[in-house]
Amino acid sequence: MDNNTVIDLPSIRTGCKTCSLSRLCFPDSETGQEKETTDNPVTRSHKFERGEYIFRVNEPFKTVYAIRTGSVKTYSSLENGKEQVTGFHLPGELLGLDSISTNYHAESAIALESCNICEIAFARLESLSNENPAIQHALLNAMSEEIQHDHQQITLLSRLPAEARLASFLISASSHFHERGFSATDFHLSMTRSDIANLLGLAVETISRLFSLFQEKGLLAVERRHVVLFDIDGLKQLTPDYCRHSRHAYMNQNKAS
Amino acid sequence: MDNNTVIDLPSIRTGCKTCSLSRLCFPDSETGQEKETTDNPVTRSHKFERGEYIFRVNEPFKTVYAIRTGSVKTYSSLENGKEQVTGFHLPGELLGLDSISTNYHAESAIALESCNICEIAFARLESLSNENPAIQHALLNAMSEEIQHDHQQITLLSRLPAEARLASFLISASSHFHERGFSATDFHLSMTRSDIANLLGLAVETISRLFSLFQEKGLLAVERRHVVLFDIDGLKQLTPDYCRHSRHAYMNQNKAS
DNA sequence: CGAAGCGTTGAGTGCTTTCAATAGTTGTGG
DNA sequence: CCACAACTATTGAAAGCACTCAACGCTTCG
Repeated sequence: MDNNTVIDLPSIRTGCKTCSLSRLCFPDSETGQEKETTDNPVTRSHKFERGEYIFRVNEPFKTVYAIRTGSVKTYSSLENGKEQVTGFHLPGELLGLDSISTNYHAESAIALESCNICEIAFARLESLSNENPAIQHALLNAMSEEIQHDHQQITLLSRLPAEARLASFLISASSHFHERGFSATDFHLSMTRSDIANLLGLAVETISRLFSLFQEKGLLAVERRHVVLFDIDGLKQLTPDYCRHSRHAYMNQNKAS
Repeated sequence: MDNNTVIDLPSIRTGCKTCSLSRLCFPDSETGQEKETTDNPVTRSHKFERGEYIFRVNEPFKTVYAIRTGSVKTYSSLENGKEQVTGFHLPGELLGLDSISTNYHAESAIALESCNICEIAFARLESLSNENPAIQHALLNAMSEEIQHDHQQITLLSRLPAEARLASFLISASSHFHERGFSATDFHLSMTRSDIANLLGLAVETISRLFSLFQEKGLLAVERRHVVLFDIDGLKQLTPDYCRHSRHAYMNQNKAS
């Protein structure tokens, strides 16, 4: 609708810089950040406001989405009407790849704030992947990262006590923001306590209590969605057996064999 | 080493039938089950005994493995020396795809019993995928399924009480065996109670207690690794808000667009 | 201004864990 | 072939962590 109107260029550059499919929009660049082709024959950018759905569960899967700016929550719906949050997503991430095998979306994606999101027809992406080994590898790479991330989430849910889960979540958020050029110690959470609790497999009240506890310990200051980390090492010490906090630690190793 | 010696043809046929990459070995077949090419220029079959590693964490990732017969446990190692089981794998499944993004194995895979396992060089698989859209789609499909399965595992760990977790595990095992031509109600678990507990995020003792409880309820009979299900519907009623029990419910929808 | 949603804090309950003891099973070496 | 060790599995008792229930302020928005 109202795409290609006012665009926040610096933010977009950050989003495209970390985008798994930057080769699509910047085919000449090795790192995908030199040119500023805001409109592209392959991808179309679209704006979503807070609360708008990018896609819903059970809709036909035809399009892959890449976040350019903003943040997104993905979740699957359970039979009893409740939902299970599977992740929060930041600029550069791809949405919808889990639905390839069924042709229908396995989860819903909803904007947590104003977002610019690129849309790529999956059929087009598949044929482009066939023509271009680098794009194929980038696609496999993105899915591989998602699997690794999910395995870390499984470990978190299976092994860590509540304290370690929230600490791990905050460290992860911190490094994700840092990777995108924002402050690693002072940031705004775009999701509710309820969403965090859902992702971490805890009750809302537990999240509240832990935030208060962390504040008492002097690890951080928090006021509603605004978080300031004072002692990241202290937080890390709360996650003794959970090593890899950054899911993008090995990104962009696209050597084609 | 001792591959291509004595091969259990019926079992192999089952494994290849459900293999995500059956097109590699049976390129002419739509369903991948007519010919019996036991040795193939693309894949090499290899035998692993119980306790042997197919690969270990941090080893260079160069090969994708397809289970032809037997069962495999995958797990990641934590800093404190403990391990997190991420899954049990049966014939037809692919191992190692989560390691594409780092070029090093993110987890270890160990044979739970005697296994015949096919090895495909990933570089070769990538170039074959580029030449053949159907193979590329099969590869994306397999990874998509893995992500969906992981999301179900996350839901299980995040939301379900112990009773529902074990019930869900048994139902899943049952349908997996059934899909491969074995009994859905009478089967042998190749993993220890400890492995099950680890996968489900519970203590070993809890698994034992639940097996005893299920027996008292008349839902099943269990003697060490041998399980006989009497009341699958009864088990399903223990998992009220956890719908999809089969990860292969939508397999083989390989329409290329 | 009132309603709805979000967030915090307290008290009590309960599910699962940990600790502990026992028995069955497997594998190995004398 | 038996004995011993290591692993696997079961069951009981007690403790603890996180949940549910409940009440209350704060913010947002119509």
